[in-house]
Amino acid sequence: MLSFTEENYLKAIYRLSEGGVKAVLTNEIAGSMSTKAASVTDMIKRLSNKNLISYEKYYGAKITRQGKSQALTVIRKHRLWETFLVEKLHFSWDEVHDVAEQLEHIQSPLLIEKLDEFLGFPTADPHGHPIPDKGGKVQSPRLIPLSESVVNKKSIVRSVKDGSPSFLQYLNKIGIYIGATIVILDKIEFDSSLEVLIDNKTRVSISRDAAQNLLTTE
Amino acid sequence: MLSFTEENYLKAIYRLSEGGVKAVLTNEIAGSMSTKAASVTDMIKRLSNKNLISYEKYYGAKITRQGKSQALTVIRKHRLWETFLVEKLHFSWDEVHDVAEQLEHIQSPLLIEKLDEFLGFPTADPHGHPIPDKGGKVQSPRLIPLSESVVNKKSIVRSVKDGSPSFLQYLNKIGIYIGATIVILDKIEFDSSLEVLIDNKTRVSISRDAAQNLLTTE
DNA sequence: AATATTTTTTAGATTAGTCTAAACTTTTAT
DNA sequence: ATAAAAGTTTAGACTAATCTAAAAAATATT
Repeated sequence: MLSFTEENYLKAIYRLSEGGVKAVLTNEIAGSMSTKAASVTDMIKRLSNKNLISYEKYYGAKITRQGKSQALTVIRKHRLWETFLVEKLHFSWDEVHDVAEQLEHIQSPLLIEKLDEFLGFPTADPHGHPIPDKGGKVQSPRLIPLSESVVNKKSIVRSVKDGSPSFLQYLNKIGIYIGATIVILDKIEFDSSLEVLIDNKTRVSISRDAAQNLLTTE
Repeated sequence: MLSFTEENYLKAIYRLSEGGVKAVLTNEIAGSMSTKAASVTDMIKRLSNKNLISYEKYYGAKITRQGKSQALTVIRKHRLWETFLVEKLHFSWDEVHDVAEQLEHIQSPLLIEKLDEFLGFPTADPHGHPIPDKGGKVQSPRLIPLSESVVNKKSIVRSVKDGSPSFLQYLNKIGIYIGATIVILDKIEFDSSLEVLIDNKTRVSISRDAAQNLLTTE
């Protein structure tokens, strides 16, 4: 069984390695977790001893099959809890993260099964991120950044790339949410900003940065 | 802010002191928490430095006003979570404790307010124990052990004194639950066991120990 | 290619929480 | 009232997780 901290490191490594594909450097982990490189070195040795990552000095950490499975379990729990917080307790989109960050470490397989059932076996969390199933399988439709869509094509917002509170609050304010329908009315060449229509009602302008952060399907 | 462990000690001390009334000895705490006396001494020094208990060598620990308030917050959280697990996730009565033991340490006042609301502001958990309100006030009706009731009087089960899983499983098996109506048909003098009728339907025999453990109102 | 810079690791210290074993109080029993 | 027993505290050691400062390795620069 993993400690709170071990789970957090594993999750960070999984994220940074883009699903376990590439190796992750010590400083990347330290940066993403607000710790120091020395602490990271200690921890990756521990995780390596438990066969959750493979580690070669000065090279970085690569997650193993076992490590990946553990990381996905934590991510599954995080996303189920976020769904619960938003759908049942009516948290707003940008309030859930810190609480889910704690809840994800509760150890009880039964609890997660029952929660999953209570929520109706959701496949995506309120940010649109897919929820891995019990076996760790992630179902992921092809997501297209809004910035890569074309004028007059209908897109449905499925997810955000960077879910920082400030971005989520901004989306809230202009009326964009997961599931919203967006049509690009015009592309402004000057600054790559977009004029869009939300849900066939509201017309707003969106910066290039924001458009790259909004992931959509057709 | 208290650590996980500090919260657990505080809760144990609150329990053992019967709500903060009497002082609690080192070994009592050690016994109830499955740790060693030396560890307890260390911890009560820490809690004493934080003014959560007052401590005199060889005398024991007495909880302070502040300590009581913190302990009640943890108990409130524990009982709200137990209620959630049973009523919403359909955990059985005897499965909830270990999970609630973890959930009670989640730090988020907003979460607890929203959970409280989601559950409809319950005043007692599934074991019948009262849930302290936000301000730490505990509302407690006078509870009478079934063993002290008389023949032919109707009693309603409100709570159990000792909620050990084996006792709860036993109650489940014979059909007793919080809210059940019980009428004593006969008191057997020989062993102080009781012949009772549950919900005007089932007739069972209950030992003296069990009857002392069942707390009721009229 | 040699040097400077950046990154990573090691060494050593710190804090929370735990333990065992020994020392010290308090209580109980003779 | 004194010795034995029980309970409590101290001393010292251990693990997990963290840090700073220094050493070592890898990368970049001239």
